[in-house]
Amino acid sequence: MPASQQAHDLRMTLWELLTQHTLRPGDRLPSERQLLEHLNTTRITLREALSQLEAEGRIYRESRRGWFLSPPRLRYDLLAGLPFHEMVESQRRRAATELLEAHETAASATVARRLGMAEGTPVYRIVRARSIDGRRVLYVEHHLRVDCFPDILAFDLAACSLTELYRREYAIRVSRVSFELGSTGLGHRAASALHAAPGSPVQRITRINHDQNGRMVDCDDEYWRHDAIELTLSAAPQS
Amino acid sequence: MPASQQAHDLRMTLWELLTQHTLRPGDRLPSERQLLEHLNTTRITLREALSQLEAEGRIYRESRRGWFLSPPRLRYDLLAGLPFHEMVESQRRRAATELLEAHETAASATVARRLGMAEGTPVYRIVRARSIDGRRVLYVEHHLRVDCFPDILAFDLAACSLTELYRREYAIRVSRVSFELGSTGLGHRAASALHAAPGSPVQRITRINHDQNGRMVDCDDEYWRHDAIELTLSAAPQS
DNA sequence: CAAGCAAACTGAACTAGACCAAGAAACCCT
DNA sequence: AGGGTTTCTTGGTCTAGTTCAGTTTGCTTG
Repeated sequence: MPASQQAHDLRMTLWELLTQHTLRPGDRLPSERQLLEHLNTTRITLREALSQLEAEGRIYRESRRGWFLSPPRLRYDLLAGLPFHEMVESQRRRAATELLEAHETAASATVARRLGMAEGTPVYRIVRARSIDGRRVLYVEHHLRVDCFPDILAFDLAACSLTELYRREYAIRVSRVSFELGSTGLGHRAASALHAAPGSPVQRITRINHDQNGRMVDCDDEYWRHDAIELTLSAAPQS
Repeated sequence: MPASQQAHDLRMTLWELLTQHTLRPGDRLPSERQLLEHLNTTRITLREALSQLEAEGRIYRESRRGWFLSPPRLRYDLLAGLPFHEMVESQRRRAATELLEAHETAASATVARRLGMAEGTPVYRIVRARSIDGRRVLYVEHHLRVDCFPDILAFDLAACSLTELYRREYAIRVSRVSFELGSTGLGHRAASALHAAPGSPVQRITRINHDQNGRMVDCDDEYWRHDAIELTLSAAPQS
């Protein structure tokens, strides 16, 4: 039997072991050492197989806490413009937001380029971690133009959607969005916020919001646990 | 020094070693055993570090052939509606397409659902592998409605864009597209077409094309090497 | 000179352990 | 009952090798 066949077998055996084990989405898997007792292999090989299941999005891990069965992916319609909490709850899941940072700072070169301003111009920086059904799945860094949203830091930024605030308190509607999407590895700041191992695969979504006058008003960098979402989108192509 | 620090150090040391080594994008790295001579660690640890650089998209591997420095990502505008070859060449890269399969078959449940037909209805199945600058980066499976595109298999499907064929030969314009995006692991069919290890991280793009009458005419599943692309998109949100 | 074959190299996969530090749980004392 | 401390479990990382199979390369032969 070729070696790669064995790896494939191990993955299948492991998967059967897990699914027949009457595990439900979000449940913790037995410990690596316990799994070994049923699998006749070594820890490193087992971890390799677990990592592959992780890459496929069937299981995930929380750093030093264990492996878990992945819940179904959240469907995220990029153009629906739905706030996070509404999007999550419309799919019968429970949403939560935690505020990690909120202060004024100087725009980095990247942020400045995106917002069409000079490097070092003051911006509001808001960093949040968001959960679905108690699991941290999203780490977001927002950067807002200070001149568009004066004193926005005074509001309750954990409870309320930013776009909602824009509309209600500042009469700014997001009328155009630009996205950049890609998959990379987690930086260790985002990793620790998501209880994930640094370098684990992540879906990055960078977003720039334009208001009704075409002005770029804010941008954000979203890092999603890659097994937690499926992006959807429907539109007319330009050509 | 904590263990994770060492892992991080190794990654940095390795990265410095590579960049100062005057490697250019697409170049092959020294063999794992050669790298070990400079790094004072073991093979497994080294491979762990290489895998992390791979997850970040800085290097990639071709199965049993070695590790390579990643070229810059191709920017893929989802709504531009540009054929692959034009998109690639407009970014001064060289495009190539290889036809892997082209035949009539029965629609699977998934394909049937997407195209709004009954399972088992005949469809054309076209499978292609596409390269940028000689590197296989994309594996695509197309499924076309037979009634929309009779005898399309007679055309040269490697040389020509499908949407171009639709328009020129069948007077069908793609006037609406629906996407589903996510990141998963490579299945071993796609993996071997891309010379990649099965289970390596991949950006999946599923696309359903609608014609000018709103009819779903074809769908495709694209599997991109995750370090090869950055998706972009600009549109007005619906709310 | 070209084609075919064999050897060397290289990544893929695996074995069989070990130590450490972060979490979780149990425990104890106040 | 509550808060803090200790203990135990668990994942994270590492050592030091081996075996196997696909690629590449170079040599030989017709």
